[in-house]
Amino acid sequence: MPNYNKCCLWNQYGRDILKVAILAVIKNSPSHGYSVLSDLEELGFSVSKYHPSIIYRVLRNLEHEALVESQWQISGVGPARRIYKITPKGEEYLKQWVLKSKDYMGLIERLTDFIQKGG
Amino acid sequence: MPNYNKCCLWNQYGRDILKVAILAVIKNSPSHGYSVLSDLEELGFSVSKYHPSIIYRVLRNLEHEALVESQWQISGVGPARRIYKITPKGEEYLKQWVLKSKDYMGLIERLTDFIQKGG
DNA sequence: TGCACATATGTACAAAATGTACATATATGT
DNA sequence: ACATATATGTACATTTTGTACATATGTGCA
Repeated sequence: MPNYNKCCLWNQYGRDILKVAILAVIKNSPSHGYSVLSDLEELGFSVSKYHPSIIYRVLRNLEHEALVESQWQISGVGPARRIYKITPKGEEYLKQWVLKSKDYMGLIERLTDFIQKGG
Repeated sequence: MPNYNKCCLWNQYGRDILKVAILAVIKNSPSHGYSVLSDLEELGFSVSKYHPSIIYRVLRNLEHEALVESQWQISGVGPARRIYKITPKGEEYLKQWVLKSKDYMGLIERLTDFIQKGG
């Protein structure tokens, strides 16, 4: 029996685009969760139809992975906000993702071609 | 409180490429699980490093969704094979996916642009 | 002053998807 | 008889995702 890889067949194939989009928005300018929502919408992600709590879970995951870091902003109008900014590790993650996305798009194109014209 | 969508924020964004690739391979010619593996490899998916049982789970899911249907092939060399072929519903699913993938690639391009040039 | 509403951030638990190890059976070559 | 390639699964643990609910502040207005 060959020694198989133990995990993550799916993770190779672009399941992380939402995570990346959030990280990109935070890179562009440090933001809090609620404002990330509208920035995503502008980027073309239909997130405003969903409950905002989804975003906070992604943000906590990103922080857990040390791709972003946060601090409370007490001052200002409205309730306190948690402001996220990207870390060097986060910047590197984005850079690598851009490279991988080129391969990924190639794969999608080959697949759509195969579907339409066959092998 | 606005009435939020209740699910599937992630499902909008290309998590299903492996499923689609398997379906495409079966559309191209009715196949059994083990041969789907090598066809996927040819298409550019590195699946041979993984345990084949993963594929059988996807195949059962596809059949559960009525995108494919199967029957045992007793004759021939080696152990019995379960041969899958695509259903009309499966064909329609592929057609819709090809359309969606165009939008999806546009989104990826806009995102990579945004990462590299900012907003 | 008290009530609705927009802003802002979460927790808790259920359900589904995925990871991982293991189980089974047939044909061929040595 | 035994190893190897072919072929198809099951069982259970872990992780991710779905879904409902909880909490707090400031603004406008009746």
